[in-house]
Amino acid sequence: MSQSDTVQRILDAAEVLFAQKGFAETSLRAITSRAGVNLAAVNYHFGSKEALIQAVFERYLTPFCQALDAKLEELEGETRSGGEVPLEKLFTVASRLALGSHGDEPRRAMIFFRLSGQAYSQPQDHLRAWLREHYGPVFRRFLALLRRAVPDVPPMELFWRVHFSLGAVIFTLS
Amino acid sequence: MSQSDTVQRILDAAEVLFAQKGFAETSLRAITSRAGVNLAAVNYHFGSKEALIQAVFERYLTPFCQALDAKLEELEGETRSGGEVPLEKLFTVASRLALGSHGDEPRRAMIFFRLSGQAYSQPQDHLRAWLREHYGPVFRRFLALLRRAVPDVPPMELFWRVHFSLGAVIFTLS
DNA sequence: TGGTGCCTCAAACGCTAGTTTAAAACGTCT
DNA sequence: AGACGTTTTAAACTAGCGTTTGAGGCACCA
Repeated sequence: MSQSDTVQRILDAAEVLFAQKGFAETSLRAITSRAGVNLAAVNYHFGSKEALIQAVFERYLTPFCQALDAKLEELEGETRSGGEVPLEKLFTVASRLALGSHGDEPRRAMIFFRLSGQAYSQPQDHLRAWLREHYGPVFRRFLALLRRAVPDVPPMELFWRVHFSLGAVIFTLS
Repeated sequence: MSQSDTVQRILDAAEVLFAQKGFAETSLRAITSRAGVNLAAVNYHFGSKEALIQAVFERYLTPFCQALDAKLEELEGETRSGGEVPLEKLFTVASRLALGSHGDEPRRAMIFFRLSGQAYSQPQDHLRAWLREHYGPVFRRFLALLRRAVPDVPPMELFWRVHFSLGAVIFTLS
């Protein structure tokens, strides 16, 4: 059994269980038991439970954000020459990347949306800070493009609209 | 200090803390410390932590559902004579009762919405079963009236619309 | 073959959780 | 005043948590 095998199996098990029952309610023993690995493997490979939570998000978010960033770069280039920012294209790109940028079925995406819901309802402050630090720039870049796409909508209202829509999606998948 | 005083203070503290941090992450010691009562008081007055969670919901939901049931009874009476079911009235009644049926400020309602979000994202199965058992009938009664109010919308789509709207509200208040 | 580095394993650690216990305090009746 | 049911209290108990430990296994190179 290679090293990455154990790591991947822990991540797979943790992803599902965290999404199902939340972070605090999921014990490392439940995760390692489901993954078929030893209890100490988590602390050996990840260091702590907090680090495991971050790693679960990282495995999903890093490829997604890299792909999104590249696409946004591309769109911004077209914008500078053309001058127009297509709104619908923004959402098409984002949702397609979110659903299928992992070569995986969209089932992973659903699990991850539930995870996001957990992260939202349970204020794990270490996780929030870590997410903002690592993925904040891409998020702000997307928001800036969005703001330019609908310049007639006040920023505040735009924020609330996005918030409501995201909330409905995440809540529904939970 | 009368008995009900201790009980109420525990309920007040639990309500806030549960809404802030979730059920599993809130310890009885945190609750009793905030309420200024002894740790054992929870198990003495409520029996267990699960029962305390139910009691928190009960204190809010019972007056609300009784008032809602009475209003629905009244509306159904008008309907039988007139024949028409006003849709907007349904929502006005429900939201007004939810926000102010406790003689309290709407702050309580906001706390309770956050509580509902916690109950949704953290599948405490005992709580879900208990909620359905105790407050299911009123909820179904409301849904039946709603269905008759918009007979042209298929029941499935109606369900999803309500689901999305509720989700957006609860998510936003969390 | 012997040694070296990475990984696994069972066991234990310290800590915090919910719950229980038995004694003390309180209020209320006769 | 004294007895009784109710409530409060401090302390203990058991269980489960995340984490650490040290011995052991396994592949690889000299």
